[in-house]
Amino acid sequence: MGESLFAARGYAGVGMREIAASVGLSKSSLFHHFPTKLVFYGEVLDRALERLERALCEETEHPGAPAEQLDHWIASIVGTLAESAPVARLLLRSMVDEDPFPPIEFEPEGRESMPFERRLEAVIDRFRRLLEHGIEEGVFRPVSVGDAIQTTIGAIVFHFASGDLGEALIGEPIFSGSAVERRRQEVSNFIRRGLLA
Amino acid sequence: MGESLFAARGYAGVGMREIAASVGLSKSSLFHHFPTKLVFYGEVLDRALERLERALCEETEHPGAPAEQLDHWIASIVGTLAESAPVARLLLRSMVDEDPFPPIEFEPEGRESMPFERRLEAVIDRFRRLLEHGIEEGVFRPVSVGDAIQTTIGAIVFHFASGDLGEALIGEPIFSGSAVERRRQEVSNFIRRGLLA
DNA sequence: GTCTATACGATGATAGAC
DNA sequence: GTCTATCATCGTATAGAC
Repeated sequence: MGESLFAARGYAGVGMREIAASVGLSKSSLFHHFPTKLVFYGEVLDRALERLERALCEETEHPGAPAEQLDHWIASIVGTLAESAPVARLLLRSMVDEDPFPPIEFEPEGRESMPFERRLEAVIDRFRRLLEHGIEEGVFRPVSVGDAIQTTIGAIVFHFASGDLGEALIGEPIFSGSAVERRRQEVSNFIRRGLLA
Repeated sequence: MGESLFAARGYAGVGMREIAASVGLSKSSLFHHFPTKLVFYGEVLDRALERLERALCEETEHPGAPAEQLDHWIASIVGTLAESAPVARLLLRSMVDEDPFPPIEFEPEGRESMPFERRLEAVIDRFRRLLEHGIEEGVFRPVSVGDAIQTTIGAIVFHFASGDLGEALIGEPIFSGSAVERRRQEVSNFIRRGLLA
């Protein structure tokens, strides 16, 4: 709900009217469920990130060598981003935009609503530990971990957020089965080569 | 003019009033110089991309082995993006946003106003030729060229557009001298390893 | 929960004085 | 070229009927 709209035009680019209309509701009805546009946006972001987090948990629970875990991790993210087109754009926006996150609320009830930024940090932290572990074991090069994470995020997320430009570049729809599978392989190769000692 | 504002909040997130005020003008005066907000935005994008294009031309004119050209290319882009903070965000937005480009105008006078998208295509096409040339020579792996370009763009541009998140990840300001130089090296290593046969 | 009606500031854009 | 109105429209948000 609202995902594809926010993904396409950003937070400020979509009005509550349009979002409501897109699901066959009245604007006022939307405000009955969400007190504020910012809160609503935060919930949309959170739901998208939650899917990614869940996929990551399933895939990375069973431990293994860092290089294999890395591959599982990449496959899991690529798979999740490929599942629904708006997610990558939404995620990229949330990382590039200046601020528009709802402030930490007072947890009106015992909601499990982890704020969006904390959720993102958690995902990234798990990846950081994977890299550090691999470097300690000597299987990964002693790269700058922060930079490696940035490179990985950029390489994976940007592609699925690049819309027409990306489609023009690779010569077929980004979300077609063949393009997704090739992307998984290419990214996996690239990052493994970049990291392995 | 308007670069940092658009970079921070996107096309729809900034009003002409605010832009005008930020340069000590009245909104109406802005509309005297630019017929439409979309045209103005296009001009802002174009100027940013023009700087990147110019830097790229200087750096890549003198030919050499593909691997060295690649390094020059990366250094040139990293240097340009590091020069002014808004550029990377602006560029990333232009690639992620849905549409907001001014339509091809009738070239009211003999202006050199290459439309933004064409300029971007030109830059990317030069990179594509570099990769294809390297693959033909056997110095690069036979990667999917489109995917390699996507990976490179994502790795380079996203980092300098990631603001607070990136700063938290690498533990120092993104645009500090040391962070920029390290980034250049890390990206260079990563991509060279990913591409070299 | 959903709606209509309304409030009111901000938006992009225009007209016209200087 | 710059300004001060002014315009219609859209923005978020609220009140209250059903």
